[in-house]
Amino acid sequence: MARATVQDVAKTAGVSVGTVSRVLNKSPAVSESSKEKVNAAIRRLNYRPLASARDLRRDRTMRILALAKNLNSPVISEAFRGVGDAAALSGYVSLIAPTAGDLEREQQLVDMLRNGSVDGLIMFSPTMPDDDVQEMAEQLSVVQVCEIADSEAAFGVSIDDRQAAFDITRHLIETGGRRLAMIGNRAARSGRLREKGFREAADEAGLAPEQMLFVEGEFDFHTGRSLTRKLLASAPLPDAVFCGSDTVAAGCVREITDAGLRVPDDIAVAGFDDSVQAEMCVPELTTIRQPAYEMGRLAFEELLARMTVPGVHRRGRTFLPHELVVRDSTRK
Amino acid sequence: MARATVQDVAKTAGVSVGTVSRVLNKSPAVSESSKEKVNAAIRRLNYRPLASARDLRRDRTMRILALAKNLNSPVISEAFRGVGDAAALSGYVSLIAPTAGDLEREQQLVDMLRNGSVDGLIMFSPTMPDDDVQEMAEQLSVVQVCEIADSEAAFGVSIDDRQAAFDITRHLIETGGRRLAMIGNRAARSGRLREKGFREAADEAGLAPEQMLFVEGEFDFHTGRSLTRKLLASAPLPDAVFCGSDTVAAGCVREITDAGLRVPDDIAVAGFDDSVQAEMCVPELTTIRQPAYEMGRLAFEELLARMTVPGVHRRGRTFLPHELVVRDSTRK
DNA sequence: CACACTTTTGGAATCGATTCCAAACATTCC
DNA sequence: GGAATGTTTGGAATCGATTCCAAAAGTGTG
Repeated sequence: MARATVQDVAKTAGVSVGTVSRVLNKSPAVSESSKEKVNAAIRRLNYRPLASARDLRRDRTMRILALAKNLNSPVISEAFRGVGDAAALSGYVSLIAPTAGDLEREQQLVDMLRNGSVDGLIMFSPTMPDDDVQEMAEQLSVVQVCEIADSEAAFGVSIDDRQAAFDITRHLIETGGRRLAMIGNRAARSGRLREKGFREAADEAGLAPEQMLFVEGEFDFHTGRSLTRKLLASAPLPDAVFCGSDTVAAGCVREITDAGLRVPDDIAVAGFDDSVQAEMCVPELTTIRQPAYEMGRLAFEELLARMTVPGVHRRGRTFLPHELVVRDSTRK
Repeated sequence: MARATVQDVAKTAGVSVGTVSRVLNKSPAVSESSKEKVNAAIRRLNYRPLASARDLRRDRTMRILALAKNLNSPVISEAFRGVGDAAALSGYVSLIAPTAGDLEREQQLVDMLRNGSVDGLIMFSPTMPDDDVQEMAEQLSVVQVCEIADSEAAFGVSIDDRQAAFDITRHLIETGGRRLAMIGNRAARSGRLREKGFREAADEAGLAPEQMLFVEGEFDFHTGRSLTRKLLASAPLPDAVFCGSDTVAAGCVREITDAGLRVPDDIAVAGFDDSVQAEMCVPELTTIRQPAYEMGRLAFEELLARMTVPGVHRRGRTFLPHELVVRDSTRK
């Protein structure tokens, strides 16, 4: 049994295709009686308008796509929830796809915007170079969230990563940190900004730059452990470590503990993101909370403006406030 | 500047639309010279075929959609990676959307299959009733993964949850567990199966059913803690707890430790999934490893068969082998 | 009952890419 | 040279829903 079309419905209901379409689109110019006939026919044939035909004619899909390196990150999945809720309110369906940091796959997904498979794009963690993102965002309906290039022209929604790193580093110093270390990730935009904030805070406190340790790698648990092992091999030992994510911080705490040292008494540790890992860790982690859901919501609003008012290419970034969450991993 | 169409490309290249289309689809019946002219025109106009027009004519989209309650679960995100890799090999783009356990949202997403927005659907954790899933899967290109109804007719790819729970419970008994408890989740299909395996193993070992504790709730860290608090209020205390997920198990271990008891000496704890949390936990968790990536790959293969050979509605489930991973949380 | 007006309807044109058919063109071989 | 064959091309028809225009049906008024 092949798919039913408007034509079939029209024939069964004894009206014209125009009338069927008007019923489908809730046009007011339809009499009660034909509305009923059409609805009956639709039910009888189990009819569903074909998306591609409708999209072609309407020149929009009411779908948006979000891209992220991976979907595991609690900040991203929470932000995407915000995107989804906001999108639903405006009648949009939101989908997401992981790029796995693969440029080719990312391109293929971005092509879905270019070829009209979706109306808009939200980028959480682009793999392509900053300039490409920037250029794309200038001519297409694209909004960046979380990971945004450190440039004047860049735009999107995020917290102020530099300031957040500055704040938490200062907290480490205020609680007695003198020999600071950071586990970062220069491959990520936000990672570079966090390193910047970290160095600025240390600088402001008059700590000697050559005394500071910095190691980097991916933001996962095992990386956190192995990079911490490196830190523990240096002498004198650091007394406070700022990690670029809670997961890394959990690895860091674990490695320190396994080495027979105590957190925070011997070494204080701070994370980033306030994910559930921060609470699972023993001791619980001091970290930075991002208003992820709200970031997602705002990102969709921005995207909606770009999609519906063509040519609206509002410049500028929206910074949302972060929050320093102090827990036992830095409380001596 | 409006979007360029095949017509525009044809005009610019000085050929017919037929030829342009043939170049786009790499038909061999095109001369070198027109191929070059067309490609030059495409570049000059920055032309991209419109997806909706193509999809309409071809009657397929080369896109599939996966649905899950949430994207955070490590098993789901790993399985989806398998889906994505397999899909890419066959030229399909795979997208995913969270339903948040909301029936209406799930319906809306399932409609994307019904209205031809995508060619196939992969369901990780359906919210709709089993019968609806079953009916849908019988007439549409749908494959279930991970969470599959416990019925003869059900089909899809997963591990044998009942057997896995049986195995890990027997391990708890073999390592000295006599007063068993389980933290489960009857709302999930796999949760019900795991409870079944748990009870069967206890039964086989001759443990008195009225001695066994069972509490249930969502599979998250805080639920794990509060449900464990309930268990610790009972007397005599359980000496082994099987948790339906690693995250819950982490909460369980934490609560036990905070109460001044030791894991595994006083109470052994086992998890499920072998997610990164199992290794983050102290002590590290005994758990069940699922071949999630492979499950995703196979699920796509199955879906592909359903999509391309219409009417192929292969019954039956594919069970993949699980693995008991023993770590310190049960090693006395 | 004729007129002006509004409401409702039918149906052709449209969106943009693909595909089929017939025609044009090129090549080979006797 | 011309028949026979193969290669390449143009262009109309097609996919299915929407929308516009003109026509038909309905309503109210004097």
